[in-house]
Amino acid sequence: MALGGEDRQAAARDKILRACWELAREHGLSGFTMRQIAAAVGVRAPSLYTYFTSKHAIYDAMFAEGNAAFRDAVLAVPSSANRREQLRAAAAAFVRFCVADPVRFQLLFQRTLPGFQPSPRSYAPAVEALEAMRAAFAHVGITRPDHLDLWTALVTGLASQQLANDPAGDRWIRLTDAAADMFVALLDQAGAGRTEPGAEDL
Amino acid sequence: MALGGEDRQAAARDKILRACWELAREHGLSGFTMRQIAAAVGVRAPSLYTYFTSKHAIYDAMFAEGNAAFRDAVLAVPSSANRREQLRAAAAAFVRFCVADPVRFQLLFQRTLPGFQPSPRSYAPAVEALEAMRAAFAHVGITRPDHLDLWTALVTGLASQQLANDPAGDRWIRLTDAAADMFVALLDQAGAGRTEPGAEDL
DNA sequence: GTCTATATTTGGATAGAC
DNA sequence: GTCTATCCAAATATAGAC
Repeated sequence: MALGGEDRQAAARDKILRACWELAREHGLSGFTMRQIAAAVGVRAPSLYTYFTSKHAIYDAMFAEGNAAFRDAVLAVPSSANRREQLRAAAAAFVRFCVADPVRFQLLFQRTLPGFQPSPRSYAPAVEALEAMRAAFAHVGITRPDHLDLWTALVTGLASQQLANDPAGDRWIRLTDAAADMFVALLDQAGAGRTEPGAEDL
Repeated sequence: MALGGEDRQAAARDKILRACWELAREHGLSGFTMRQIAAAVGVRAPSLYTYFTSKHAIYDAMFAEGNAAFRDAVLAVPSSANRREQLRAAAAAFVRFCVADPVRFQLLFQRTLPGFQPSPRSYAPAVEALEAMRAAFAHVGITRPDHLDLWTALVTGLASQQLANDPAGDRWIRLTDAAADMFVALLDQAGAGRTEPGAEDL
């Protein structure tokens, strides 16, 4: 194998994936074809099979890439000792991440791609992202799993409604602070400060 | 035209639509074909075009039907003078409606069907449903549009997370009461009772 | 109103030359 | 590794007989 052969492979795979994201944004997550991908990168369709064994494998790689970006976005949220500030920043970052790329949101969080199941390999970044969220929440004293679940429902709901019903506007985006504050109020009421919560009702 | 000709047409259309819902639940919203529909109702594919001009027209009819069911579900929520009880019931009814038919949820609220745009005719029931929600909220003193938007984000988020991440369980379903209570707390804090709210921040 | 037959297009994927 | 050529299957939709 020539020097840099693996790098060339990786670069080609990357070029293909970037073309796929662009095509997906233009034609929908399931609205682009192997021939279109090939045309976008300047080869013929069969050549793609040198780099990906199937179209499913391409979706799988996109899923991994999207989740890695999500994990990075979670890690990039500035950490604050103030719970309200921290959650406002987290909510804003999450909604921004989702709205920035609706197709990515659909692939990562809505799972509406018919028949698609990510491989364990591609699911790993998603686990890392969730762990990062868990750690950030623990940092401001939120440790109950059901609280985290309620949070993810709240912020994915904001993003989903924004994208589905006001894709060009900010009708739900501008509710992120209010949503975070509402959530904080629940915590303050349930937890009575910052003590470790017990088994009381959510 | 023979007596009952229109009834026969309507009955045939209805039979086709019921087959479509069943196929969609089995194979996904975009995972069934005209031939499969035809086989399910006992005719050949071309015969379907007597009742629907295209597959898009079928989706359009499904969209209208789903929204009519949603409107009816909203109207069926028992009315309570107690705000908290009312919202708990509304949240539970909404999530139940969504989880009962994931494909319907996807068609009505997620809008991920590539290229699908409902006709004005089919959109009408959706407007009626939203108006019913607005009226129910007004009944317990909630009149601000942004409050209604936050509510829809909250409950669609619960349904979406439930379907995407725990389709066989109840991990988010069991958070509906807590979500409703959290929302009520926001109202009680923002509105200071039941007086007509002004322009204060959400 | 339903059928057979088929037009037309398109999809993912493979064979084998170079 | 890339290509041409093609397989094979399937899709929506239409034409025209009955």
